[in-house]
Amino acid sequence: MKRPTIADIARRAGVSKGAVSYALNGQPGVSEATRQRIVAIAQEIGFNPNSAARALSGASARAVGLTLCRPARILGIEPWFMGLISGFEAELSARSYALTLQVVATPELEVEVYRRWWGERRIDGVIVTDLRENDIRIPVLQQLQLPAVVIGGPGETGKIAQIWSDDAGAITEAVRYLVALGHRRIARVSGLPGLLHTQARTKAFNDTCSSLGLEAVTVPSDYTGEEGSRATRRLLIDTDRPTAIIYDNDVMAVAGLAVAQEMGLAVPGDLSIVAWDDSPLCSLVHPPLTALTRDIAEYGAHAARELLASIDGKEVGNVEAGTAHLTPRGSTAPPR
Amino acid sequence: MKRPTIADIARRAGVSKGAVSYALNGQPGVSEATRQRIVAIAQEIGFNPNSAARALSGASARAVGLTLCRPARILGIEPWFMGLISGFEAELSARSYALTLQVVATPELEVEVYRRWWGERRIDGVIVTDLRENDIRIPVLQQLQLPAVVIGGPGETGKIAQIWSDDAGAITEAVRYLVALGHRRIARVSGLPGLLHTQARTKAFNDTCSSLGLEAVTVPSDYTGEEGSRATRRLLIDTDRPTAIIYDNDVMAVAGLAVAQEMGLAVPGDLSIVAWDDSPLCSLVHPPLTALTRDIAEYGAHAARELLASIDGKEVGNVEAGTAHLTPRGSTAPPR
DNA sequence: AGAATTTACTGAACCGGGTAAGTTGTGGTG
DNA sequence: CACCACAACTTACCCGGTTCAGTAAATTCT
Repeated sequence: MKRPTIADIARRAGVSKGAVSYALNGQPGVSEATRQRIVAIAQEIGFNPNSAARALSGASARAVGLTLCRPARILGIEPWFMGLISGFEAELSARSYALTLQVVATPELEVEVYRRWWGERRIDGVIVTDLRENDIRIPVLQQLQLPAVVIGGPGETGKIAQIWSDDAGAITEAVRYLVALGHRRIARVSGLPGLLHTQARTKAFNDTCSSLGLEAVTVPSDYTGEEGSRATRRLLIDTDRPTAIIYDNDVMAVAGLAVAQEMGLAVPGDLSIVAWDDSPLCSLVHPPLTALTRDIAEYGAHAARELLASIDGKEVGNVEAGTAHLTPRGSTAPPR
Repeated sequence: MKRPTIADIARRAGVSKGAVSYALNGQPGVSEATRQRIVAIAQEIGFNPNSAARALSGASARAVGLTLCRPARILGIEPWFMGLISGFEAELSARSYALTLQVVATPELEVEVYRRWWGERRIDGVIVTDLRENDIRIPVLQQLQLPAVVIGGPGETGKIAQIWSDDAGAITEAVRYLVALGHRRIARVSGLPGLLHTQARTKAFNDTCSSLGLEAVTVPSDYTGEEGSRATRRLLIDTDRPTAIIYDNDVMAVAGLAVAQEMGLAVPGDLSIVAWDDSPLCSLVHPPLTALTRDIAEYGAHAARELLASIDGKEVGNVEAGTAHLTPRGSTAPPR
């Protein structure tokens, strides 16, 4: 079961290896007739260039890397990452780049993986998610000169490309909407406080609330359902409990809905709920959740495009993707 | 920013390339003193062997492939695949194998990807999910002699390793449990009917019901929330509606719960719900769902181990992983 | 002590593509 | 007709590891 090489094609076509290489890569140096003959033979015997050999002589491994740094139990139900991966894939497979994945436990291990992948020339670039304050990954990427695109800013990344969405605008829209409905006590259950986009959201939430003369209560959480439930309970046992809660992801919002139901509170009558990121999960539950919708797959595709441009040596700066917009559903209404 | 090679190490250590290779790979042929000197230098300059060069001369690409063939919108919220991926990773990264991922639209494209990956020597083996009747992927894998492990049987795969769980036993347990609670009209919303494990479950469900003198109603669905809702509505508008429904995955079960609530039926009072696969999703909703629990990550790790054994040339047969067991929660009770 | 074996290396071929440099052969031009 | 330009190749080396055959020195055996 020997897999065919260009030498096999060359022998059958009666030309040299070099000619075959030129022919298959669309390089000048062979006549059109010869090129077609060679291409036909390659087709016929099912030739695929050995990616290792290619990577060894050329430069590109035609693969990009993605590390997922969240506990395994949350990875499973967070629609976010899979949506992102689908988006990457759409762009990468169109340019026949492979996606190499690794699940890691800590940012330190993530850095190790980047070093190894780059050292092994396994990948041409990486997609970095969950940008943090003073993120330890950024200096390493700069030192290695490893092409990268960072999702989850904006933050300080030097020359490394970034892509982010205008979370501030979205959260302002959500707060204004709730206020228009008549809510005055609006709380928020946030994602991991160490992440930069969480901080951006918190700042925007605080600013919007104070400009409207409202108190801004944010309970930090970690995107998991358990923590989302806990945070919701803490908010709802308060005598002066909020009439609306904005959650930083859909999983926590669903968990919050269950807590409200368990406590005998009607949604949306006693409590309005807004989820950030509108996965099918939001429409699955009853009542369906009002959500801040954005096209996650398109976000991922955008990031992949930027990364490929950066790998091609093009200058890429900071790009803002589309803003999330409010999709009102059954979980929001004027407070009783 | 040139990445170091064994030639760099050889020069600094004053030995030949070959000696460095022996030293770093633990091969005999160098003295212990020299080996330690070489390893120290490699450490110091941060050497990583170029995986392309290694793959070119050796044989192994030290990577395995996984294709995901489900529509993007369902991939996002199905905890199943991410759980599986976490499991693979645990095993693969321990043996420093990379995981290469591709999202595809159809089994035909899946086959194309296998051919290309194998032709390019990008991977050493693949993990095949969602085994179907007369699966077109099996003959291709056999023809290519591409090491593989198949998840989702049992089915006819010749010499290709398989791993499956005893779905029949689990579904029997669920039906018996519901009958013991007093249910007599039990329905089931299944996954894609083309998949072999769906058929195995359907058969077991039918057998168990008929042995207990019950009518077995299975509505085929496709694992998505939308279809799960539709199937549930179809079942619940019946005058002789079931008092319990078993769903083939958690996403459809959650959707079914929402439909029941929307129709004013109390869960579990008017309708009991059992989900297959116990992701955190099941505990998130209210009431929390009774589920057929199995350790998906362990299932994935098991599959990865089998695949690596098969890549190492060991004979692997059909392996049965642990049976799912019933985890009773708030969504099941005696019918009113 | 001399032969046989073992140890610790070196040198070179090899994997399968990419590509710069060299070699034909053809046609056009002055 | 000599000369040049250019197309259409071939040749040969490169990438960075692995591995096998060969060699000199050290050790063991008789």
